[in-house]
Amino acid sequence: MLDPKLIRSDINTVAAALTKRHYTLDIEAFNALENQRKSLQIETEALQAERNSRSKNIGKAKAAGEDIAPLLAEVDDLKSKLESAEQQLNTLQASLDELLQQIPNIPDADVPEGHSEADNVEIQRWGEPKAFDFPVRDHVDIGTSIGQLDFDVAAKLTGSRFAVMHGKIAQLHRALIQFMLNVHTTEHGYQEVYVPFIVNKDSLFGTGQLPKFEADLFKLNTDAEKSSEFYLIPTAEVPVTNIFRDEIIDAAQMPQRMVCHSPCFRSEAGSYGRDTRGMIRQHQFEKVELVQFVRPDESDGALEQLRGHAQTILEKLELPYRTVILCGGDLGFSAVKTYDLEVWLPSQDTYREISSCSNFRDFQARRMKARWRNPDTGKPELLHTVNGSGLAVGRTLIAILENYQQADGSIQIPEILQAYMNGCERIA
RNA sequence: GGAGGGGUGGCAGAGUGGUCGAAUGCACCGGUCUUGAAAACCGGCGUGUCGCGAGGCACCCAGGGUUCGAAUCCCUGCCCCUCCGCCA
Repeated sequence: MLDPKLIRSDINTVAAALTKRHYTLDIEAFNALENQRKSLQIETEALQAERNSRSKNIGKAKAAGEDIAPLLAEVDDLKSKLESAEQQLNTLQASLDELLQQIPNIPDADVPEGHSEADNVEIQRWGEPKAFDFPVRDHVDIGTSIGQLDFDVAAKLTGSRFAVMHGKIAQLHRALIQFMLNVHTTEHGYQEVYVPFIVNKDSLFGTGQLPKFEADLFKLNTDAEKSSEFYLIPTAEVPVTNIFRDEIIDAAQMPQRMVCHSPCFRSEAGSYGRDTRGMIRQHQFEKVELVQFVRPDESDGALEQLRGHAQTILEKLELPYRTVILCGGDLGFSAVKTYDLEVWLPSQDTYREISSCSNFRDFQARRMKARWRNPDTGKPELLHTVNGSGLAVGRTLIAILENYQQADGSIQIPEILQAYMNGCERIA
């Protein structure tokens, strides 16, 4: 959520900044609601003050043994006036909040102009795609031909967009998770954390998935009598970031860096027909997520640092990749700036997203009321959140299968992973 | 699943209809004293919101209700604790 004060005081600048993501802020609607809010709030609070002081007087009179009947008569019509004012204010506040919650974050100055993925700007490239002297196969062919990847059985068990892995490929998948967690905890200063994979609405609101993106989530059929509604997490970002919802962190505890491995569940409602083959786009996948809670003046630097941490994984695995900065039109709702890391996939002859690293500044923190105590002011202030995948495990697996495929149909294991595979050098 | 007991400021813990945004203790911050520290003493010390300001308003788990007035009474939900049962 953006700062309501900023919108009130400088709505034109905010609206102009949002045009970079092709979002049109309804200035008229906002101002109309805001003006009503202001006068109604002043009126309501005046009535409340009146009620409070009269009630106090009644209390005093009663204590003094006086007759309070005349005082009660005086206060009679105040009550109904106040009730209607409060009700109007509540309704108005609710629509104002709704409007406010729908406004996306303001893109950073670094974010390039553009409408779609095609307008993202490449800023870096690492590694040289291997030249193959045999026909390149995709991960589906590679994995199924050795009987260790199975989409048909997965479809039987559940449905489309799921996978079953067997033997060495399943082990490789697990090895990747261990490897990533180890690197981030021992070399990059992250604290490992384990969290629930089912969250409530408040958590999803905090990170910005709700109310706008409910269609992308799996909602659990919970007891209709209960008011609680549960969802499967679309990313560990949700539970991990919400650890500090409604909390005030001591300055000495900053920055907080957490790494979390979790499954992710996405209904991918808007993507039918895209990447239907293989495990590029699944309803369930594993991810190692990096989350940082930092001082406001440190979030820009933290994003660069975190992106480096994710890149390190690709480099250690010797997978060629490039880094792009998302253009305004491709930027996610809550982010001010996002880098995507894209790994080389030989079968597609292109780079595909394997990590997304974003700075949210105080946008999520405001929704979550996640604060830190600024020692300079002594006051609680919103902190900044930064996160990114480090990395998406399923897609990393695909990248290894494809980039390390051999002419004989086997797959070489990247050197650094061999220790995590009991010394195994090759999958066949 | 059954039976009880609870959710109050950073923590502990009073408060059961009025002058309570909330006693007290601890912690914390500032000061006095001290060569320095500790102790003692003095002062300060929740959050949000509206307002140029004085100040107002809201918040005692959450949402409703009763009342002139609710931390306090009623209803619903959530969460925690204890005991029994079941269980990886």
